[in-house]
Amino acid sequence: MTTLLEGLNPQQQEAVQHVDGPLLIIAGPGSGKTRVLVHRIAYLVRDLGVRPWRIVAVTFTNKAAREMKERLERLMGPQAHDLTMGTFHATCAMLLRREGDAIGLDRTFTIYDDEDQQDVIKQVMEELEIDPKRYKPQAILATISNAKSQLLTAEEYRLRVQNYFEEVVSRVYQRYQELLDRGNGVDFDDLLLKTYLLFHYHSDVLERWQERYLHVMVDEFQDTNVAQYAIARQLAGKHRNLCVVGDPDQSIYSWRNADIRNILSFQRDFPDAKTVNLAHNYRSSRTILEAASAVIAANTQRIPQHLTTSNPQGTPITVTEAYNEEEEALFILREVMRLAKTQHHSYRDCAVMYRTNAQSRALEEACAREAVPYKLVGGVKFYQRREVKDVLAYLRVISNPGDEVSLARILNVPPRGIGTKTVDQLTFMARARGLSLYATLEGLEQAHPAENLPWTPRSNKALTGFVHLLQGLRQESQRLQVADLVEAVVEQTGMRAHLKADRQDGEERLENIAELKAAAGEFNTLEPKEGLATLLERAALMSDVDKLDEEQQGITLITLHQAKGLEFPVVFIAGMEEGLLPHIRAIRDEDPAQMEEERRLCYVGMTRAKERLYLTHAFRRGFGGRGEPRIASRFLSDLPRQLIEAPTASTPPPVPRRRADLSPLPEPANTTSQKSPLKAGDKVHHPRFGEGIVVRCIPARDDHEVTVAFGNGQGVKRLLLSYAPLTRVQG
DNA sequence: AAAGCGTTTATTTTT
DNA sequence: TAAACGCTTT
Repeated sequence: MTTLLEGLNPQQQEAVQHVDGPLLIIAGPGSGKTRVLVHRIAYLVRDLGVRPWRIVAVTFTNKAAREMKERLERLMGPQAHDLTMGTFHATCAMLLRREGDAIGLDRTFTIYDDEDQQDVIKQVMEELEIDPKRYKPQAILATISNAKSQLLTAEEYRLRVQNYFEEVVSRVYQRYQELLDRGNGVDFDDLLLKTYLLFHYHSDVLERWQERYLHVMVDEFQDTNVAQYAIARQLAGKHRNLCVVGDPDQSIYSWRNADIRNILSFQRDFPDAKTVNLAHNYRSSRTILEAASAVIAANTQRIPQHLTTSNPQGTPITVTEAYNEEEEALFILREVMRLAKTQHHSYRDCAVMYRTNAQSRALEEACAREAVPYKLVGGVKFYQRREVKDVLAYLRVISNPGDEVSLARILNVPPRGIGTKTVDQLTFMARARGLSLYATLEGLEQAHPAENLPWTPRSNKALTGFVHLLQGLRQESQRLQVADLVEAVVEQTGMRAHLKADRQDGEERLENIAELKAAAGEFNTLEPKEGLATLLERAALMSDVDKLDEEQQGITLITLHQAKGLEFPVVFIAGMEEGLLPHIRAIRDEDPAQMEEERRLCYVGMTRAKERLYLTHAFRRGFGGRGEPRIASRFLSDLPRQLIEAPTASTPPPVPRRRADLSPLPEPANTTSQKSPLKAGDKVHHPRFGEGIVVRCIPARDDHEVTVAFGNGQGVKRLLLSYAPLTRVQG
């Protein structure tokens, strides 16, 4: 039997072997943190005889949990399945399904996503006659979410109201929670808050779970919020074996109420905690690590960390300016193709990271044009697509008829003649009778035909038809496998027919539904009821990174946030510009804390790279209307000069290839000097703007700025000669 | 009731 | 820019 300590450095070994009492592991990027966690668990089980079901490990994504389990399975066999492993949200969902009735939560509870929450908030605001223009539903929701993340219930929040806005929030929070509770629904924050409350008010339940979990581990601790840390403390309350792993420099989720102070709190709450510092990097080249360290070093609110590596120096970092986002994308793809051809890299080695999802578009389009396969992480999330959500809403109502958000969503989907007026009447009727919407609907069947109904007989027929539909489906859900239930929903509700009739994108939507059905198929082995519940939970808690498939060929397009925890041989960070990274918001708010988080985000991105790192920015970026001139990111100026490859012009198309690395000093002269500069009066052609006349051409930096008056109402544009695809035409 | 139109308005990151 | 909203028309 191989020892589990083999191949670990002294600090890593220390972390693995410290199993008695609290432990704080500060783990720099690429320091083998996952390895330590995996070996620590295996050590507990294999060498110390701890039963796997007595260990809980909380990860940041489901993917991380899955991968860790797979690695553990290799080390300790099938008993790895008995470990409790998942995100805080998934773990809490599990706890609440099992123990929820102690706090009045039925096990069929529905998990509301962001969109559902917004719906409820809007509904509440309408009811309370709060002007959504004056108080943005989003802002209110964010405030409620923040309160919940700090374990403040509606009642507790009410007592702390400081100003009028909070007063408004308080009222909305109160009613919002009433609606959720009544419909047996929970939002993301409730998964945490309610778990905390469950343990807080039911010591018998807490004691059972405290007793069970001998060891509690929390990964990505720097990105946990107050509620999550509180739950971890509750679970570890008996045996006090709480191990948290984190890196303050990689804390990038404060906007999601993550509280970096948790690390300080931990040291306060567990003064006897041992601290292990993992500062040796096994991932990145020396160049990449030095560059990243230089960027993060500019943060003032941090404890200086010195990271080391024994990796080779590697290749210099490439910093490139492109004319606009299209050419930025093109440059990246040309580079990817070049690496694939000449540097034994495959597409799946490469990732392009960016600050905002909107940036993926130019990249996607370029991939399509250049025929480079790609894997897009995020964007419009699969489970959030309208048609998918519609089917899911049916499934939710089938599983939990109290789910009024979903019920309201599907009442008239596909259109069946139940309009807003009828819905309003129905809601009113339900409230008057003190019944749920579903119960009210069911009541219509027995209604005497002579009874005075507030709508037309036609509407009534539509409503009773709808109830019958739901009743039928609920019946069938008892015996159908989940995938077949999806099929039944799509068929019987008329969604299929409706989508088929849609010539615009009906086909694509049907494909999405087919994909949902395939996803449901995974749970066909379960009991119908169980399978349905599992599918719904998966749909609510599945993130996009979770689906990222390393094996699949293609480059990865991903936001910097989602890239946390991943690594790639080749990384491009696109949009290294003021206003994007750092984001405009951090600049505008003049909040140093926000700016430091932007810098950490940049650091996280850079440290994902193993061998090659490219930082690109555009001279202009099409953001609303025409492209605005852009300034290179301040983070670029923190890069040590000697780590950057001397800039060469990249002018696609045609692409003047970087000279081979034979000559150590690329000539300072760039392509521009080879082109004969244009002069005023020349007729030129631009692939997008068409024909134009050069107004002037002046040297700018080591380039030429050409001013061209284009025809066709395109106007006068200033272009950089080395980037703009201008061709001279005779005339 | 539903589709179509024009206007507005806000632009991050996501379990 | 494009999405989302609110208004009008059919």
